[in-house]
Amino acid sequence: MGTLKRTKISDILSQPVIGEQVNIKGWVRTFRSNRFIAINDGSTINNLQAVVDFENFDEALLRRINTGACVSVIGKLVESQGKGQQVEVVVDELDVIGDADAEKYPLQPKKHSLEFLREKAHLRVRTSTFGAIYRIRHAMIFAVHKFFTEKGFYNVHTPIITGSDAEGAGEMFRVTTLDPTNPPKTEEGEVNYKEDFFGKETNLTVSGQLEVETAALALGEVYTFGPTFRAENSNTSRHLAEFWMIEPEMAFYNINDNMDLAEEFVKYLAKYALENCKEDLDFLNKRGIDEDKQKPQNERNELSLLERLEFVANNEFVRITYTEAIDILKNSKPNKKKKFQYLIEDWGADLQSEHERFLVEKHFKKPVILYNYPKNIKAFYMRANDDDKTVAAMDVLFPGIGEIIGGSQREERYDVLKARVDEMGIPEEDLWWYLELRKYGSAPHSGFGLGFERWMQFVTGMTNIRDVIPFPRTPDNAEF
RNA sequence: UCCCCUUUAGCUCAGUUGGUUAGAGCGGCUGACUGUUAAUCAGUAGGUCCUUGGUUCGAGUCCAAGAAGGGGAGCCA
Repeated sequence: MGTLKRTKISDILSQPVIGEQVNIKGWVRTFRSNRFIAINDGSTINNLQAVVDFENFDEALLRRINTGACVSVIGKLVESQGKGQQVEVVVDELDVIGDADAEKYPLQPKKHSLEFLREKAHLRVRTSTFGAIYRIRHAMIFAVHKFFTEKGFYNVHTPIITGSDAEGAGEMFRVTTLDPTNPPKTEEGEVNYKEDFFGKETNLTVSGQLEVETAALALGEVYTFGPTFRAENSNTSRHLAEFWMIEPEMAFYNINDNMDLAEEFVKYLAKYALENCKEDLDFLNKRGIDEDKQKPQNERNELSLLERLEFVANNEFVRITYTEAIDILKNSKPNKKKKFQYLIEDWGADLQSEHERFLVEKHFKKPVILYNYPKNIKAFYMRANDDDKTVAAMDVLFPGIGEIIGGSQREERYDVLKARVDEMGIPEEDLWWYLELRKYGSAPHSGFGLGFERWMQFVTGMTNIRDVIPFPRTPDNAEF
């Protein structure tokens, strides 16, 4: 093997130097006609074709060029005589770095079902679809930090292990070092968490919001971007037990400023993807169109993936209050014809998926921000409006995904928040520090949470959230 | 957690009213092929029909329970 330094395929394809001697290393996608090796190294969705003259190579070596094998080739970059690619490498040296037994390697040069690939999560990243998803995921992570950095926000790491049970966003995973078969007991016979690692009950976080509020009331504009855990027994295409959430929190923002930021943020991400992930998005766009062709007319997307991204990047979101939404829904055809499973009758009802979908997908046909919800269906920390019936909450609803962002202006008035905490029976000893923020130099502030994987669903067009995170954690599944 | 659907070769699927030896395409293997693009052509191997129990002379097919996967709902991001 020569000593030539390895070049990434993306570099070769973006600035090809015809006649140059190159070394590429990657994984074999197919070996056609005993002559053409399609190699992918993950740097781009595109393969580089290596051309071998089989008379110059040992037959035993060529037999090891199987789909999935890792190879290194050295050769001259030339213009391709074939139609499918601009350039290719005429191979002088060929090495198999890692064999892949063709009889056992599960990925074949053909379309596999997403369900099958989920069971092969350690290998699915070697497919075009998942390679594209991983690369876009990285681009979106970067764009999140870029957006907030450009706006002067500070990233804050909030704790993953939390001692507060009051976040109120769902069931939590317990964190303990106690022996589950023989835990220490109190005199009353209950598990004695005073003897646990932290000297109290602890859980994995369900939200960094409460902690990040402390930073907002000092640094001004901050955000968290971290793992989040929900022990809900949710079995849907848009829920994970472990997911990543982006939670900006801003001092001196009211609910309108908050909605402005949320809209600007997702538009920025959509634009960033369109500008920086073109090849991967083109592939997923085509994939989506092919998928749609398999579906009945009424289940097809009206817009392609790229059109949906363009649409979000370039169109104003609709903003209506909960009350206005109820009026629209009450007078809607499906409500009058009793097509909704849950009919809208009175103000105050929580909106169901079917209602959100109607507003987003049928009535407005664009992203919708609903705000000013009834206070009794929302969390304790949301700021009470003057009408005494609603709170300054807002949800951003997206077609096909539903709620992608949930946020609110926070209650900054100590007395009002204290009364609300008491009213809802939340143990104050867990929240003393959160209440103290309102005692000392309190300020109006707002924030929201964006489910990163839900956003990834929108950007990639993947309909199951388990396909936009490398190793999904869901009820009854923590493989890998 | 609830409702619905699915489970047959490595993968994607077909399998008639319950009937004798369970099929196809792709993939694998063997061979051919020096401009292929999920290469192509010829040949070939490959099955706990998800599991358990039941009905029946006879079950891939019917019934019951369970498991796994998918879709929808709730909860939410």
